[in-house]
Amino acid sequence: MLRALADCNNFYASCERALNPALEGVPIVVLSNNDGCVVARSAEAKALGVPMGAPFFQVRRLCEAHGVHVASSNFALYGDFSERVMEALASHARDIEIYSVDEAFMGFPAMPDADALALGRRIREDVRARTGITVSIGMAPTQLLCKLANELAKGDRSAGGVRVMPSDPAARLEILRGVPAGDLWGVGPGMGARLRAHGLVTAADLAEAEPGRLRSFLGVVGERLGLEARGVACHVLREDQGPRKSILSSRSFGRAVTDRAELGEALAHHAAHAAAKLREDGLVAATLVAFARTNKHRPDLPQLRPDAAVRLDPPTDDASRLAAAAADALGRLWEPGYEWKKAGVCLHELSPAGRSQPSLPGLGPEASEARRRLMAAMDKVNAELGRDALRLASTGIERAWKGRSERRTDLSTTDPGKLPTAKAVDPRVRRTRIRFHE
DNA sequence: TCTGGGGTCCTAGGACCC
DNA sequence: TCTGGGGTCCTAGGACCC
Repeated sequence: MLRALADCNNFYASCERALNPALEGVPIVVLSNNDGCVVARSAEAKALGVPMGAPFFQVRRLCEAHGVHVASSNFALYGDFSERVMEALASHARDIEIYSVDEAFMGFPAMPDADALALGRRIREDVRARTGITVSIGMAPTQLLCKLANELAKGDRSAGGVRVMPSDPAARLEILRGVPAGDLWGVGPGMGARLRAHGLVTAADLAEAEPGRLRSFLGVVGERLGLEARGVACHVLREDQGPRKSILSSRSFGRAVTDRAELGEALAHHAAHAAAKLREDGLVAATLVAFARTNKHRPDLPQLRPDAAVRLDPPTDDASRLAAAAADALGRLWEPGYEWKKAGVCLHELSPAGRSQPSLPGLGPEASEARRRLMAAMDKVNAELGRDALRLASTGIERAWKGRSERRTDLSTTDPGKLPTAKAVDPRVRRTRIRFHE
């Protein structure tokens, strides 16, 4: 089987530009939540030396000096473009696994290298024609090698955006000799250090190592890494991602929070937000974990990272119950005298919401049904008027703890009327949950 | 002054069982 | 003095991804 990885170039920046053609040729930077860090850069911004992940305040002057267009991230917009790209890719592939908002693995029957290259180029041109987004494509027998081929395609202008790993193992090994093992997909700082300690420096060293030896000091993760590097596929292309296993809602505060009531409002907000995600996916949660964090960038201040878990019996998707659980957790994690910088709620032990849910504690069947209808009404109002248009009072009125997002594109997709809608007709695309990260 | 958010998978260790 | 062994399940935490 031949595999391919299609990866959108500078995805968030490309979306901003696709929506606003005046940005053609202009360097673009997209910021994370709270306008905190650089999470995407156009080619022009990269050329100016704006580093990925840099705190914005460190590169603000550089951006101002060169007329860089700076945008707050707009995930509704990127999700919309993502669906169009995935739809275009799916029309070419027998199997597709949407890996992230801007990447998908595809599966094809085995074919000669030259045919693979031609196929990759056709797909790339088609995606560009249909969406205005440019993708790079790497093709190989395993996903690890696809990832590598994709990076090589991005780094080589003469490749035309598509790179095929030779099907001849000896030729592949030659390429792997020029790649540091630490650069491979799945090798982070920890694993990289252990590989070096065992004398495995290049990707070729990894591919040639005995799988049993890799297993002895890197576990099954390392063993699979070595096999994938030598062309043995360990990763199955998974079309359907299955139900998710946890839901997290968290955010840094716009400023330090020292007030118990304010921290409580934030936790209630995250509980309600996570509850909305549960209902969107038709799930209920059996455990809620609330947490708070002090500012890790301020070692001069006292540090604390408390969390507290609450059992939900029966499991629920009700915003009020989850907010009450978060309030319960707050009572156990609260410590006075700290400056809180971030808080959130994580839901675990998710299961499908049954058609006949049990009555809520302390409520009869009729009252429980009324609560369910209330949640449905809340979801409907917020779908039409924007998130948080209707919300729990416990999430606060002033909400002074909220962060900022001042550079949002004018064509905000929080107003659904302003954005054209993508019509995903391929059921494989519609079934897939888009994970937002680039 | 200002430093992201949301996931998955694996491992180690303890509790418990027979 | 000697005082099993093997299995499962659960949880916390680490590593890694984008």
